Amino acid sequence: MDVTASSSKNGESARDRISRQSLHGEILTRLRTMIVEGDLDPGMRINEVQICEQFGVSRTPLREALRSLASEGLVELVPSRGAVVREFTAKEVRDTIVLIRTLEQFATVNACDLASDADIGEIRALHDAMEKAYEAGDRRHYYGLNQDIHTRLVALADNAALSQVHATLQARMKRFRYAGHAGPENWARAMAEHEEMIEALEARDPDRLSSVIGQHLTAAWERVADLFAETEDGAKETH
Amino acid sequence: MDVTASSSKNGESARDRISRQSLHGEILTRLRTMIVEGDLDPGMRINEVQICEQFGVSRTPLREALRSLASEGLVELVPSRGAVVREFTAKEVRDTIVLIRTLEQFATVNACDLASDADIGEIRALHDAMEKAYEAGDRRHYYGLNQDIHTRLVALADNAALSQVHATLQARMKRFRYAGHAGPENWARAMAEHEEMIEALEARDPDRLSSVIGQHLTAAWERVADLFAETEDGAKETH
DNA sequence: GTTTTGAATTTTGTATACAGAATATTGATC
DNA sequence: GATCAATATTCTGTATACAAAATTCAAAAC
Repeated sequence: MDVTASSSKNGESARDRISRQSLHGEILTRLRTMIVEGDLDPGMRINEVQICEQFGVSRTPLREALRSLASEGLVELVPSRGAVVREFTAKEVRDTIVLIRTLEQFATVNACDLASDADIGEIRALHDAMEKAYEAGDRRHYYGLNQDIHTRLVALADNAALSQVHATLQARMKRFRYAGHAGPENWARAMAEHEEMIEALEARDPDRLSSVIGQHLTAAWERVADLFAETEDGAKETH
Repeated sequence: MDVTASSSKNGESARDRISRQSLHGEILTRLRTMIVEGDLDPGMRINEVQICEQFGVSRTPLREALRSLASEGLVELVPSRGAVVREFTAKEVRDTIVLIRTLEQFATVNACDLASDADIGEIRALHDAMEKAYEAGDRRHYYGLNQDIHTRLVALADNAALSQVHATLQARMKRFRYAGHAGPENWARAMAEHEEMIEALEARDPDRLSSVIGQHLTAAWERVADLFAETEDGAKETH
């Protein structure tokens, strides 16, 4: 989501100047990452002063960031009780993934039409890098590239509102989908689906691409659904 | 979007207690309305102290509300220059309406499946009320009911993420779509399209409903596109 | 032993204060 | 008269202060 980083080697200060967000923006990015990557557990109350000390800032910009996160659907604001890391029910996760599926399928129509060969080449490069990460067993790197590919695919549709909504929903689901590639066979299947995706894109076949994405995200939900079932069992276990 | 108001006559204080949001929430609602209804012109800088005095609050909750509005895409935050009422290009409006169309068409599938007769009856009642408003020439009332109908239709799909995204996008477009019913013939056409929509819903025919919604929102864009063309001419005129 | 009540503590919600950046204004120079 | 520079003012960004609500903890009542 952050596209400010450039590849310039020197000019450190100049680049910093440009990318230097307001404190509020900086906190927003960091908190979002913490929630989305699972550093903060769902249902956990966010203690403002604690986070403030951790970040070395005052409560004002932190609270502003929390409001933004609430609008993004990553935290819930309970009156007089502050911010709570949002919990998602299985249904909410399913509904959100289905919505993401719809958005990506919508994107395919324009994407196949508008994408330049260079655009597709870049996505193919990401895909090949992802395959390498897969073979190396580097899940974190794999998953980062995986999200990038979906984001880039949607970006090809050249619809800013679509991209923004997609990014927000994808952030909400990041935690789950990461866990959704848990078992080796799940991971292998997801990889195979991606291979098909990239081929359909290279063929500029929107119907096929849409169909593959449909399968990919339906399967994604199934993988996550297993996870929810397991979690419930686990919860019972700990009683 | 605000569903807290009830129709109780007495018990004023109790109801107020319940619906009493935080200042931040109150300001957010009021500012959103002001932007969405066109009281604040796009491109206009929002002077914090001025709004604070107008609302009788301090800058802290106002700034929190502005952050939320930025996440909703209604204002833009320019570093060191504060909040600006967001301007939309013709392309952004078109892309957003097309996205809304996609979301509503997606909703129809589950809506026709899940909706109870009572649900559909309620929407029919809204539609009839809207027709009365149309015949009475009450554009504001008509338009409020119009939005309600679309919101309720999407709600029938029983997908919270979908409803939230749809509401956000609809809010962004409210100003334009209101203006989009300008001429009598535009208004009549929009009304006719809605009549077809409600019939397709009552027939629980998702394909027909989807098709009608597609036409309705494509036409909506065309009406708004005319508006953009006019505005451009008008801008030239005033030079 | 459990429940309840009430003070002590923590935490949130809002207002205010202050520093730095942006904008407006005034005066000087060409 | 126009343009530029320097100062004054305004406005934003952040920190801090204070009040009210919630939570905790302990003691008392059952």
